[in-house]
Amino acid sequence: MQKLEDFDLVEKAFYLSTDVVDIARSLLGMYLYTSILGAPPCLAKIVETEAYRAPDDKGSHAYQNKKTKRTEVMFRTGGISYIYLCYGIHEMFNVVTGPKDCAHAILIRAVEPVTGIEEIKKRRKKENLSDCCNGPGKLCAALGIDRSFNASTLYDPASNIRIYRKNTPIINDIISSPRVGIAYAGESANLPWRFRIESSPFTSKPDEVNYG
DNA sequence: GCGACGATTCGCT
DNA sequence: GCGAATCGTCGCG
Repeated sequence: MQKLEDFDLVEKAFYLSTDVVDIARSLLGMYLYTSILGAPPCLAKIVETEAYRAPDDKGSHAYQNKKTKRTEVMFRTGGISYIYLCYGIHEMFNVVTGPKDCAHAILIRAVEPVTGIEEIKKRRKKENLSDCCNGPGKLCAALGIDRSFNASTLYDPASNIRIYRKNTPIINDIISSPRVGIAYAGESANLPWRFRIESSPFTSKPDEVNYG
């Protein structure tokens, strides 16, 4: 069992870069921590991310800086969560990055459970651990993340959702490829902004996408 | 108001 | 591989 003392809370400055693609890559190997009332805390290593870069990215909810009730949190200063409901069923967890009015976000697509394993299996009703967090909707269910945690501050030790890094840096084998499920995004669809730790058995489906 | 649809998942064929 | 589930959001009238 790993102890949280072996990790450092990722500082606010990390989220403020305007290079969302670079941050998406850097998040690989960092750790998502959730402490939900009434449940054991969970820690999980981030193994897959996708960058969404408004205003020019047609895949982004904030394409052309379209600001609505839902996307408003994307325009806030980086370092907070953007959580929305997809297909009326699944919650999606994003990390908002960049300075105020820079509507960049990073979708967390897969994580590898580290602690809170039993709670994760219980929430997912799955015994096979590698099928608990290998998708953006799955990991939210597994870690107890829902829209009530939208706009949570990820660098605040008092938040229910936080991001940590290990004290000792690690080298990851990273591959990039087109993002999943954005066929509607035209020429933005093939941008290689999906990042995975190639050797991880905990990344999501599909292995490849093809938008023609 | 109303209708179309989505940064997905699961179960069945 | 395919279709259903399921509802908030958004654009249009």
